[in-house]
Amino acid sequence: MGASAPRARVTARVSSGALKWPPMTDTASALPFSTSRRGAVHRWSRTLIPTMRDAPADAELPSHIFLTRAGYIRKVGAGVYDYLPLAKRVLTKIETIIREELDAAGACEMLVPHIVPIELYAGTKRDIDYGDLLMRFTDRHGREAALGPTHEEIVTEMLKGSVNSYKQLPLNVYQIQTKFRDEFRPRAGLLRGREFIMKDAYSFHLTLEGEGGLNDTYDAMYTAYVNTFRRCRLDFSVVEAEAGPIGGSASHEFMVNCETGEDTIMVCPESGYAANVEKCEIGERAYAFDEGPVADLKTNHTPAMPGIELVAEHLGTTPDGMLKTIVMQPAGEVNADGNGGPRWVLAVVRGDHEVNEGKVRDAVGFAVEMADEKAARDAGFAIGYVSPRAATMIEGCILVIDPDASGLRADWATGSDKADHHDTGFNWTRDFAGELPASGSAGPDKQVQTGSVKVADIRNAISGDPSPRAAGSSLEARRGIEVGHIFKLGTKYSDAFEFSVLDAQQQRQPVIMGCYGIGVSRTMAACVEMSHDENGIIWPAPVAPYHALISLVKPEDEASQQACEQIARELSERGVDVLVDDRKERPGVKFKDADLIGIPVRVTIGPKTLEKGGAEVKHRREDGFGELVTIDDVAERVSVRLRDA
RNA sequence: CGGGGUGUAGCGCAGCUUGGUUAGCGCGCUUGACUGGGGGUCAAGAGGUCGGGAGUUCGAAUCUCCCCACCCCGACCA
Repeated sequence: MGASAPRARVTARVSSGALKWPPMTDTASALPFSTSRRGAVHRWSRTLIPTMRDAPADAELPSHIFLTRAGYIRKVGAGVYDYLPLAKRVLTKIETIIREELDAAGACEMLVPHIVPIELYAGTKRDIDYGDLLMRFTDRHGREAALGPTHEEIVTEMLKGSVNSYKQLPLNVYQIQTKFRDEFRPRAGLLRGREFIMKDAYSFHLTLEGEGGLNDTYDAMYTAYVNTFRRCRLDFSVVEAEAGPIGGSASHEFMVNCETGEDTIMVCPESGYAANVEKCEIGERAYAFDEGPVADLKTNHTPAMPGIELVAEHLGTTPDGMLKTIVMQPAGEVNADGNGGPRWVLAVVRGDHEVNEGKVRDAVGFAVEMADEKAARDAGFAIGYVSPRAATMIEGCILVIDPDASGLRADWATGSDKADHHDTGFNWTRDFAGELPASGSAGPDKQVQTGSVKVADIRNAISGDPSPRAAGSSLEARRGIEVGHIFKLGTKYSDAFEFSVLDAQQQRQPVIMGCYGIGVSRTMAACVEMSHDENGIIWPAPVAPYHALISLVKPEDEASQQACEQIARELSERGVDVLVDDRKERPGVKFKDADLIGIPVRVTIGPKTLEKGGAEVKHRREDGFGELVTIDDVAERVSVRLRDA
């Protein structure tokens, strides 16, 4: 603002009543910086908190319902929300915690554009990997671009232009900004939006190990994340995870332990091992192929039955009595068609289990993907009705069997390798023409092979599976909300962008990268999921929009105003953020709203409390009136209550 | 992307089957009065392109067609 600009009025005149606002201390300092943080003091009547008695019909989860009802967020479109003043304050607090922890871990903040020219994806093919999830647009000149879902490309490109010596490494940069993903199905309010606030960090290294290596920074970031989520008072688990479409080698997810979460994680209560379902290993399981037949092989007509449930019912069995045979093929460039390599991979699991592509890849030693349906049909597979026998009838097949789908059961129901038919009474020993391995057991690091038949762990873990880390212990499934994810990326992006530096021996070395994300808006929602009751939100103090709420039962009462002003000033000086409910509403309305918006400590001032000698102080979790405290002692009392909030 | 569903006031809904006064109800909002510690009472008000377009009809929120938006389940997914 220029010197000639009219001076803004600091104190707006209050329409009635004589509250001076904001309460000024005599140190209205001229310093351009603050020596100690003074808490904000805001009036409810002068901010925007549109509370609602009813939640919108589409809100189902507590975080969605309460954030909407309490006036934090408002829906603009599918998966797109306004952040109103209360929400913005929470987001800022979460961001501040993140900044403090990341800065302490040696990262530095920057900002890159939301708009990513599509050519930047040329090297990494992420425009294809991300597919429709990428929010694309074309500008007036016909140039294609995307709104960034993350910014590996643009950051790598930026660093490439400014870093060319090993002496400039390691480097760890981060930003906090809005990200975009065109979700097929946004849902659950802030938990899965198409536009969301995310902190993303990228680190660059010459080496993996040693000082300044990726592992060092990865560990520092791991610690920073633990600190961050602890400071948000979240109950969370750190789980091992697959790197996913972002590519790379190792990663951990930070999952808030919450039943309403969308993600399933597997934990071993004995060893503490935790992993997401896709990544989770399963302990050793027995398999066998020596059970003799107990029933005749019979072919049944099963037309027009989508889903294994229906087929099982029709055959008089259940999904766990069926074999599911999935036809896969070598993925991408690994496709060995034409040079004698395997052309198909048949993965066999029990009907109630799910094939895990990553595990199949590990079992056969090359990447696989679902077979192209047309090509598979042309090769002779009766897609939808395939049995393990197809492996012996069609050229170039590798058969991989999950232990639970082995001959532990003497008669299986399975496809008949012809359309609209399923067999019952299938017995591995009698009905499979190929050679089968001897009985034994297979675990995560162990697979058994005979010719082109393997037995290996190739399915997603489920609750009750043996733990891979503690013999005799079982895995348990829990739900979680993913709020953080850290990856060791390796050289995927630096290779693609030819980002390399000269090392001390004047050798050109590709830069090794890590990347680290935190869902900021999702973290806010996770806090609400974790901490609420039937009346509304209960914020943990470190992320609460205000620490204390002063409810004026009778706002026009002068004595109440004076007490409020004193308390607000003293709290502010202590660094406590204060919201004063100065609305001319009935007490019942104010208390209901107070519970809804969830400020941790409430101070109630009214003629009656003053008559009794002070104000009432209570924590959001407590019912009723709270403790009576003299006005002079309120600030201290509130501070104490906040300390353990 | 498959299946199902919904669009009527800021929010929650009724009306549509069987077309026909001025499109209703609750909450919220405005004004006034009485009230005054857990969404109070009474009175008077404001607020609507009935998602959009086309059609049928003397007449459409209502029937037909097309489009759009949104939601749920599934599949997918940091």
